[in-house]
Amino acid sequence: MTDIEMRQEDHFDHRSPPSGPAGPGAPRVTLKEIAAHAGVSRSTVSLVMQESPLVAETTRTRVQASAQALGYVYNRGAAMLRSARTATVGVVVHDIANPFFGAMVAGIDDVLQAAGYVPFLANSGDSPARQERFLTRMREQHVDALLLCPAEETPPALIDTLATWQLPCIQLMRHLGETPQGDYVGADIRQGVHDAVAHLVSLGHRHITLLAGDSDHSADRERLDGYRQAMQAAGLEVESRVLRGELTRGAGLQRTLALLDEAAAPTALICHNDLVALGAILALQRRGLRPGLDCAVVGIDDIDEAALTHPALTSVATHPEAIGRAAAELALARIADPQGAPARIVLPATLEIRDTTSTSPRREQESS
Amino acid sequence: MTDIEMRQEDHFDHRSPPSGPAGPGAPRVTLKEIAAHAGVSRSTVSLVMQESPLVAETTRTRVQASAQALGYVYNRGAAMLRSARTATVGVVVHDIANPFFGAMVAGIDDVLQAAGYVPFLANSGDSPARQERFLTRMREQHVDALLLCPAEETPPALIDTLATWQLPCIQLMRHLGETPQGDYVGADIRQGVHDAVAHLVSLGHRHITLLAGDSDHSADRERLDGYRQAMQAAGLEVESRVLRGELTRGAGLQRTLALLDEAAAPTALICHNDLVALGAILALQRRGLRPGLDCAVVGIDDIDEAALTHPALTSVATHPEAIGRAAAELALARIADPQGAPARIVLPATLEIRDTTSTSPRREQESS
DNA sequence: TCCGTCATTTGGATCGATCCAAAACGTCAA
DNA sequence: TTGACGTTTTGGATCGATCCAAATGACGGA
Repeated sequence: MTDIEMRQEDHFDHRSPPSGPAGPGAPRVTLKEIAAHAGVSRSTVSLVMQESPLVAETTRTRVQASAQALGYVYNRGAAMLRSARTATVGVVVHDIANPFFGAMVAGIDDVLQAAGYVPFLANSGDSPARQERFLTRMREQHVDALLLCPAEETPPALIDTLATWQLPCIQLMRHLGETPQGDYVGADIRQGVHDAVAHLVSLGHRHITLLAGDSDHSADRERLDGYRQAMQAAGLEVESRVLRGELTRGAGLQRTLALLDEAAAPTALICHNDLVALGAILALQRRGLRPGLDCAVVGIDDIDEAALTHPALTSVATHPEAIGRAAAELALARIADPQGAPARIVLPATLEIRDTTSTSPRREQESS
Repeated sequence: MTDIEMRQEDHFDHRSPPSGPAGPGAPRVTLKEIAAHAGVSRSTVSLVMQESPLVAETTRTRVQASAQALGYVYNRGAAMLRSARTATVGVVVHDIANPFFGAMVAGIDDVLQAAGYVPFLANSGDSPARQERFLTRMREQHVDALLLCPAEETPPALIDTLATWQLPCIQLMRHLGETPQGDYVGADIRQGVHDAVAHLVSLGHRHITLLAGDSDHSADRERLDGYRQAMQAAGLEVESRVLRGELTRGAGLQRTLALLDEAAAPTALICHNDLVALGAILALQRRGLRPGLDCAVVGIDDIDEAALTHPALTSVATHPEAIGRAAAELALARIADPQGAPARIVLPATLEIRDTTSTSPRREQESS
């Protein structure tokens, strides 16, 4: 369905300048030159470049040969000026260094490349100002669609702004406003956290603390809802506890250290993401406690490292690559049909049980 | 020196459509409309957009007000068609999920943003084919310069190809060919590894294994050279040992496990990067060995996690952010003066000693 | 032979910002 | 008053690919 827009000269070779002229002041090769060389009109060459089915096979190969021979370089600027499409999709995430997003971007890349689109990646570093600059630039570049994992504190009106820009936007993992406005792809984290709590409760845990993010966006609320709901269902609401803070490994470490110093330390931790969970594990180890034995830890995302670390981390798997793929496919669909009804894709989040939730809590064991 | 190219409308607000028309079929606002609205010519408006010093202050503010009022969007395609510069720099790295590159990209972003340039980021995933696609696309986009951390197995002729493309290219961390051709920014890893070996030797280690990458690029050779040189200087050449393999945490884990099963296990490991080192630490822990006591471990890069992990990882600090900044600055200089002599910037790499090399090797202790 | 049909091909016209040479406007000294 | 000079402003011409309506060519049936 999606038309392939790869061009022949995408496959360049590494021989020195082609047969054509390519000196220091070489005039740029244009469609006109190719047309002359191949004995056709500019229009036909243009059609060949667009992989249009209108041109005859023999003409196509002849034109492609000429383009190759002259060392032609497609001029996106000129194309962009005339046509609405650019075969480019903007991707803005808030923390590219988090392996979760690395995997997600890989999934996005795969789908887009296969469809002849190219991702234009940017890292907002969770700064709304940076994010704005990138979005503006992407609009100037006429990207066909936007995949956005919004920075914290992004004003909810951003989605409306993008709508007036007529720029299709797919929100990933986080969404602005109470319910997702417009297209959204994410994981069912509420359910995942719910399952995690239920699992901990079934092991006998009662004091379960949630290490949440320090700002109030949708991804944070989902975790909180799942947590509260499950604690309530287990009749443990009064013992529930939420700690807010930064979402890095270092912050997770510090927060957990502080937590362990308190009188009523929890027997189990559910962490906003795996980075925080890995920080928590480090904190436990520094205090001479054994994760999974002295205190259970559950992460969220199930990044590769979760299964590798020692002890292996129980985590709610959010399947970043699948989310990236789904989002990219949705973007392509939205480009094809901008007026279609907004989609909200929520992939299941499954609890991967490993060593950090292997046994019942100590206190329970002692009392039994 | 470098002319600032930021435009006024970079700072948009989130109010609904500006006073101008912005319905579903809104005609795009162009310089012509702004000119009419402000009572000047297209040319003048163009000059304002370019922040040219030629226009009078009063005219400038009037034009900017009109642009704002009409909801103008700069059209990079049209600009690109006419002018040689695009205020865009391509950045291609081979593993964006590695925190080292996350930090490096942050440094690049800072410098470029400050100069009014925008990074166009791409992740080759160490695949030369992907890398080629991105480079081609960036040429089509007329990026002003390229910051390239080449994928493994990249044909060395690529640099010549880029030269014939007349595209300034700065190589980062890795370079193609024996000695860097063209501009290069990296860290003095040879010296860093040398220092690491010397440090281990001073602690009494004799069996020091290097966990290297599985392909033969410059960054790999530097490590090898530093290692060989230092081992030789210590008279330990016959005991030196190099193991090649993939450069991920998981691969580091597996390789170390295999290594520990062998008869003549080393007392110290030097790892190609921190990810491999962290994998090695996990392997030791799985075998019930204590990193730093039963076997020393040294990483390279000094990513944030190195200091946090338990036990804290000794690492050769390569200062990714500083490297990113230096490279971006060099790129700006190269854009300003394309004919300048190629620069080769090598920043010092310093050994950060932590817990994983805290004590003398066991065997030595036993024998003493 | 002529005409309709289908598959290809083709010349402008066009997109919107930039470049350039030249014009307009002051200002001031001769 | 004139002219020289410095500062601002301006009207085409232009970049190179795409769009569109119309032309061309080939073929088969009447």
